[in-house]
Amino acid sequence: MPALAALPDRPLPDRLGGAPDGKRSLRLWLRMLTCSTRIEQTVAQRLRDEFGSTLPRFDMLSALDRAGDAGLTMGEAAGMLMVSNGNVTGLAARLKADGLIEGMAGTDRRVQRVRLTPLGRTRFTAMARAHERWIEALFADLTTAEADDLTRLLERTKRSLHATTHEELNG
Amino acid sequence: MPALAALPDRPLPDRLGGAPDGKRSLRLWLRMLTCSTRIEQTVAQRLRDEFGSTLPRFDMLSALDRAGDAGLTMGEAAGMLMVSNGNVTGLAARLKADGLIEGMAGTDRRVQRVRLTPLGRTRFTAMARAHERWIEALFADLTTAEADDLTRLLERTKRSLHATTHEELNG
DNA sequence: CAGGGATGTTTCAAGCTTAAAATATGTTGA
DNA sequence: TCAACATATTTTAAGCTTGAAACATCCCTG
Repeated sequence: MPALAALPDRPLPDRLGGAPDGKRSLRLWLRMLTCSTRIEQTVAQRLRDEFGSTLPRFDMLSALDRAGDAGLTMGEAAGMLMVSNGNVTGLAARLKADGLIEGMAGTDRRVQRVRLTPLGRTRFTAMARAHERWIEALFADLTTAEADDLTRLLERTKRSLHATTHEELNG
Repeated sequence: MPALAALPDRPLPDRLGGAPDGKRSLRLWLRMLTCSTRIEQTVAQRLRDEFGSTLPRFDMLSALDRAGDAGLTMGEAAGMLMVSNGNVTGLAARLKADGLIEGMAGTDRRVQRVRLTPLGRTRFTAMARAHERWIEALFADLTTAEADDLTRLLERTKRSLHATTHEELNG
C-alpha cells in the first residue's frame, strides 16, 4: 500500500474497490500456487508414466513445434520457457541425445539454432494430444463461463505483475 | 470431452454452460502457469537478494511457524509443502546447519519431529513481512473485488482438480 | 585491420526435486 | 516371542534450475 498509494494519477476506471490488502493478496497467491503446483505435478507424473518424459522436455518440444522449421536459438527458447540460458543448454543436449531435436548451421557462429527432428515432431504430437486431454479433464468441473472469467482475471493479473516486475533471468 | 461426456448423472447446479473444451482449458492453464511462474521467480530472487534464502527454505519455515512449539514431523511437513519425504530430509538438514530449526526427541523413534529455533522464528518473521509486501505489490493493479472473484474461482478450480487428481507423491 | 566492447552460449558449483530402494522402528497375531 | 507386516524416514541416482564466470564470436571505430 505505501509504495502504490503514491500513484494517484491513474484513469481509475474500475479501481472503485481499491487494491487488495496484504492478507487478501496472500490468500489469493497461496490458492493460485496450490492449483498450479497440483496441475504441474499431475501432468509431470503422467508424462513420466505414459511417455517416459518430463515437463521441461515437453515445454521445450512445444516451443520448437510452434517455431516450425526455422527452429529457435537458445536465447529465444530460454525466453519462451522463462528459464535461464544455461538451462536450455542442458535441456537441448539431452533432447539431442534422444534424437528429438537437431542443430542447424547458421552464419553467426555464436548462435545455436535447433529444431525438431521428424521423430521429435511425432513424439511431441502424441504428447500434446494427451496433454490437452489431461488439462481438459482437470478443469472439467468449471463451466465455460467460469473458465473464461478465470482466464480474463489471470490476464489482468499478468498485467499487474508486469507493472511491478522487470527483473531478468541470467545473472 | 469423450471421457467426460460419459458422466451425465450429475446434479448440474451451475453447469449450464457446460465444461470448457480442450483449447479453452489449455489457454486458461497456460495463463495461470505464466502468472505463478512469474510470481515465484520474483519472490525467489528477492529472498535470495535480500535474505540470502530460497523459496523452499521459506516455505518450510512458514509451515513450522504455523505449527508452533509442537513442530512437525517430516511426513507432515512434506504433506503441507506438497513435496516428497526425501525432499524435506535434505531441506531440514540444511536448515539445521543454518541453526534455524532443531530436532525434538519423541517416544516413537521412527518419527523425526522438528521446530523453529528462536533464531529461525526471528528470521522467518522478517522474511514473512517482506514477502507479504511483495505479494501485495504484485497484485496491486487488481481491485479488491477482482481479487476476491479470482480467489473464489481458484477455489472452484481446486475442487475440480481434486475430483480428477488422487495421485500421491513418494514412490 | 586490430583493439575493445557487445552479444550469444556454455560451464560450473550449489541447491532443489523426484522415484525407488534401503533402513529403522513399531505393531500385531499365531 | 517373534515373524510378518506396517509405518516413518533416509539414501541414492538422475535430472532440473540458477547465477556467475568463462568462452566464443561478432561488430565497430580509429
